[in-house]
Amino acid sequence: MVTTVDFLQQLNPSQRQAVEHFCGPLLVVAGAGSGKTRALTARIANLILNRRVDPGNILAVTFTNKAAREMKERIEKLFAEQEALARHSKPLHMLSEYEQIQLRSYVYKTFLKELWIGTFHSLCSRILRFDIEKYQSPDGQSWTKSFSIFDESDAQSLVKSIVINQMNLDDRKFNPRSVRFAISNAKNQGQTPDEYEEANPTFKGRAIAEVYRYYQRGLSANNALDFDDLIRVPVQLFRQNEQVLDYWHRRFRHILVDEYQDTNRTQYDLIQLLTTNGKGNQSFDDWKNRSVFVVGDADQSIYSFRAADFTILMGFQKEFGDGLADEETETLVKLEENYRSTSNILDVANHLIENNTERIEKILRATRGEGDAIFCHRADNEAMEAEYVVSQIRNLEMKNPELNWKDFAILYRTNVQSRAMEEVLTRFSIPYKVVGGLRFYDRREIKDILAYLRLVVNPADSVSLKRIINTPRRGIGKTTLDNLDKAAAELEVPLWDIMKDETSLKTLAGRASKSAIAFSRMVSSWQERADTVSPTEIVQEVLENTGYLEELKSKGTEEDLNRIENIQELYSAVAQFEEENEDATLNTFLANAALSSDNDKDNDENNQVTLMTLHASKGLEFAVVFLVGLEQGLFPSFRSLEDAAAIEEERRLCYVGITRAQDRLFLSHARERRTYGHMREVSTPSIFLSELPRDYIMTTVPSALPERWATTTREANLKNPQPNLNKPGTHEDDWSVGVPVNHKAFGEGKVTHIFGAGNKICLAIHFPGIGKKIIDPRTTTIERLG
DNA sequence: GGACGGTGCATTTTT
DNA sequence: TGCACCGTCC
Repeated sequence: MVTTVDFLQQLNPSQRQAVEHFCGPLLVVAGAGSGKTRALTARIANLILNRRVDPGNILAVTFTNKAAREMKERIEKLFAEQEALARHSKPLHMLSEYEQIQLRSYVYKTFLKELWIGTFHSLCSRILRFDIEKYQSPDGQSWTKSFSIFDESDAQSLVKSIVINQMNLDDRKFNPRSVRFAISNAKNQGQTPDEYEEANPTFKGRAIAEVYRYYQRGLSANNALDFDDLIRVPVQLFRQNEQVLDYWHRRFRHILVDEYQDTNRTQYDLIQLLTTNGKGNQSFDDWKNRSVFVVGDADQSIYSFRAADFTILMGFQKEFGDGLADEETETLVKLEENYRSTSNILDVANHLIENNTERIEKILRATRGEGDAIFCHRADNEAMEAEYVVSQIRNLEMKNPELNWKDFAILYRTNVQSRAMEEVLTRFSIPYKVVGGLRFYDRREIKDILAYLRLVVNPADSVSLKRIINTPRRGIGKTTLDNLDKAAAELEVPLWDIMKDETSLKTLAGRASKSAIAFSRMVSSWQERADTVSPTEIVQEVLENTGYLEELKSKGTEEDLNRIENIQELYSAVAQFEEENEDATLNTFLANAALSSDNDKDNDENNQVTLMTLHASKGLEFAVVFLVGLEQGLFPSFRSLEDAAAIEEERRLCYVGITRAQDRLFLSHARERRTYGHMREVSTPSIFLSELPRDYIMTTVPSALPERWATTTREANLKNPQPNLNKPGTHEDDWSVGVPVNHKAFGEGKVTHIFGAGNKICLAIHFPGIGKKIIDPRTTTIERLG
């Protein structure tokens, strides 16, 4: 293949610097709309085309399937374009359809297929399909290749049964959801049950640690992993088995991570192990033909409640990089040119985010003109707010021929807020879609069918077995199930081990034994043939032989017909999966299903106004954005009001919302809002509104935009550590790298890096024996020793 | 085993 | 307010 550098010439200097960086570590701080996906894809192309890197040596990690898919598509297109020029001296679109298809298929086979591009979870599940049988947990648990992946509801029901049945705890005090949340958090921080208990030596902490122990045993007994373990198990395996780690370390010579601010501790460990082969960052210096390239934006870190930790991004320079100041460093590139929004919108966003203390100094530079003014409206209540929004949408749509319904987005903090908007949109017959809600694979009928398939692949999966043992009804009631379950528990074997034995069934199942045996034989026959027969065939048999479809058809309500449609869609998904993957098995299909959240199959009607939460909007852009419900207690959420760090995260969320807008931005809030039915509360406008530059914003009513809150008001709202601007040692000039310090709890350490500038700084301090901490000198007292 | 009503709960949620 | 879940009753 003759290479051209065409795709490099479309990049700006910073993008180009990032893309052409070859070996060693690089942190790319990529602001909103700065072309980071372009940089990532161009970098992969550059590695392969100009640096002769084997595609099989590249690992690109994303957080969503959508991002992975997008990256693949863009790389395929980029390669096809290069190839078209090289082979035919013509741009791709000038070629005949046949030539284009030929080229794309060549590109797919030669490059795309070899590249590992995917989410942390899908990549880890692939690694585990190779190596999980080499792993043994510290407690001696092990898994086989046919492991099930438990989704959140499987995990929660396991926790629930432990809380109630095994530990006899009050499930109101130990609500399964929050217990599962605590366990998940512990796992993502790399804590074992013992370590969790040590860190939480209360009654509750001890109890949760015990649930955690049972929970891990439960997962193993089901030959199942939850989402957290999917990443944690490879990390532990790499730590306990040098050969396995060495293999993957050699294989992935160039690692790219997207949305690096969203990585959690375990995900970081994984990247760190793969990069350094377990040698540790400090002693690892063999960057020959090897790189770790991470892209992220600390200002868009909005998933800390999911254990994401953006201080990992802030620490990259110290951990992997040269740690030098911005002017001298060779391991940091900032993409600050924004191609998305008008300068008015960017100025407002920049102003807002300046109020955060924990960040890497960065400013979005506009490449577009000033644009329209930003509006702020105060409505009497949520219904009036919705009317304001919808009337603006109608107006703009009517007066601007270039604007379609799909160019509008309404963004809110919480899902319930969609209701008021939907009512008015419906009243005016404006087409809209609400993003979020029930995932395809979370629907009851889909989960039922998948449970059958899971049981076929993984007979130890008792959670799936219990789900479908009597669905559809076959007379195996609670009493029978209890008997079988008790026997299984007594013998410490999976429930299916009892179920598959007809003698046992006859003894234990009593009146239900006849249908239990029929059920057992049916499932056994699928299990026996699963390796030889195609997945679609098994699915077809499940649908027919269980009578599942039959039952829905006979009931025939509208809901049932809908379920039948969904099941048909599932069947198509299996068929499509088979076509697209030559090595398609039931097992790989199930992994794929568990790890995909696609509910965006609404391609029939696309010209619609989009309604979604701010979280869901990350990564998207719209010509016109409405940011609604800007009220103190709603946005920022009342749960964040007393915690400075949480307020900063909400502010980042607001920043994300503002930077979604390309041309026009509308802000709104309501004086009164009905919450949970009756309570009507007079609300204060959001603190974020008070932080915006007034000159940029037109108000529709006099009281729409609040005055900048006095520091005292702000302090009253933030009871926790308060930035104290008059405290000594809060200015960047007070510090320099290498200065020894003393901290009350951590002892003596050395400053290794200074983030930020002026009196808005954070210090990275290394404490021997403890590690690195990022500390804000305004909220924490640190004594300078040198 | 299913229909019914009472009770309690209720951010955000990439996988 | 709206729903998910549970226990009760037939």
